[in-house]
Amino acid sequence: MNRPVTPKYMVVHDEMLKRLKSNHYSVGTRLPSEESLAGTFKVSRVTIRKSLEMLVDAGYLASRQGSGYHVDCLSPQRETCLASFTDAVLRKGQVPGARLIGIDVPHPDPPEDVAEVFDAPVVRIHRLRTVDGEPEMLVSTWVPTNLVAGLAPDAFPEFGPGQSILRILSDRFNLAWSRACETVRPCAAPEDVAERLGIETGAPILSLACTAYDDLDSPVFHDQVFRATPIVFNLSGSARKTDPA
Amino acid sequence: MNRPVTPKYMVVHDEMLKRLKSNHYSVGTRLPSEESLAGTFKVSRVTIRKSLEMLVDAGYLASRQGSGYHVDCLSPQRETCLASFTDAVLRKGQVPGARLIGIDVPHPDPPEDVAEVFDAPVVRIHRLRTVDGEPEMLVSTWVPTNLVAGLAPDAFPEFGPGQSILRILSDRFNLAWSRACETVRPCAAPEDVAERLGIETGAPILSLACTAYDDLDSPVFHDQVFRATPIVFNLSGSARKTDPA
DNA sequence: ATGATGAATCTGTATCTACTAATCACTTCG
DNA sequence: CGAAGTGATTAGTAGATACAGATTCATCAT
Repeated sequence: MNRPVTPKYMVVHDEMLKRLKSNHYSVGTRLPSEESLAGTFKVSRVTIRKSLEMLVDAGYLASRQGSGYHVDCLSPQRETCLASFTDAVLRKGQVPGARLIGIDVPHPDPPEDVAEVFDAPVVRIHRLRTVDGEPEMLVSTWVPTNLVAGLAPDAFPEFGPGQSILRILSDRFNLAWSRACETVRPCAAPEDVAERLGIETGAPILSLACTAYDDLDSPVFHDQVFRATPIVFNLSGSARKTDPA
Repeated sequence: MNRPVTPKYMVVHDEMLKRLKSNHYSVGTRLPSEESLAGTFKVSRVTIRKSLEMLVDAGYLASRQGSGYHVDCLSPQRETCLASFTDAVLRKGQVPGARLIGIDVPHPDPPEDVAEVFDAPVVRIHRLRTVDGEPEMLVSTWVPTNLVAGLAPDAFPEFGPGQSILRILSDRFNLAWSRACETVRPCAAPEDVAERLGIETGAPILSLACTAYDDLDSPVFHDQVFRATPIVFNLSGSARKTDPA
């Protein structure tokens, strides 16, 4: 009868994240102290710490001994396939778009590298992502057919926050991943890709392939992306001198 | 008089990491339980947990409730500029090399994007990294001259583990970074680069630029890399369904 | 005004404790 | 022999507590 109980630290984490995103605390300001938050959430300081540490790790907060927690960044930047393109564009103050090129349910003949990953029949969602209306990248998302029963074009709005494929897979189809492997390789733009991106055929572009797996190491989805524009990563590492692994 | 005291959890973390790397525990095996480790290290279970959680986050260990901690991977893969190329190649069972092309102390005329980053005069270390003797990538490392006093070519062995630039900067010059920003862009191989990499001029390749900063946000070093081969990332994320940020 | 002092505040580290929930190995019974 | 059940082991969550170390700020003396 009991649903899986959400741990308290997760409840606090989610609530704090919601507050951050809704500007309850704005960038640069100081958060209430751990003690104080412990009081308002009616949990121990240990629990509050765990929640805040998660937000620090994720890049939202920064903490300094003696000073407190400060809001660092509302949307920490991690421009991998698994970070939402939609969110990344929105936080630059630009308008993301997603033109649906086609959905194949199931796709009759997936390319070899996709077929290698999935045993089962797969669906392909083919979209052109835009920034301020300009084409930015061409994305093919492959998902096992049985994981996205009832998939239809109307699941893919061309505008608004709902266009994020990650959000769609997560909210609509309950898909969760725990591990992923992403490959970035250089390539010359094939004619059809170049045309869609509005660049010259043969121009150097990036080709990204990303496969995400669930807890049991079953592939959940595979993304294939062509883009001409650079990818930016922000890395934070322990400032320790040892272990350059 | 007191040196900064290393916290216990860090001592345990380092010791466990050393044991992992030296094959004291081998891949796939189970670690002693938290309780047991707490006993051997003479610390509380909470402290042990903190250390092990760090190793889990870093990708070395995996834990399952009721089952224990298992050794997952001896060198979690993160092929960014800030991960050691040397280590990455070594763990694939191949032989990394580093042919020193030149050192300019100081470099008379750094390109604009480098000059933008650093106020002070900079050194350039120009190297060709190889795998099993074959050229793999062309690297220019830029460091402020004052941070690497006494830099000489003999600091850069062409073979062996000491060739890692990260290790050299860290061990020899005590350089530490806490934050970095890396950009990956597609480009067509210029003639001189193509020649060194043994590919055709104009072939699509990857151009990486990476700047690392210290605690005070001062730039510590800047890497510029040309490579024709793909980059692979392994990403692990909370398998939660929410927050596709 | 300015600088030094010290108290208050706040995070960092560490321990002990208690209970829950998943897993595993062993025993028992059909 | 095999399956079900049971108890021991182990990580996960959560709390109370204590003290150390960094920061901030008000206060006081110069």
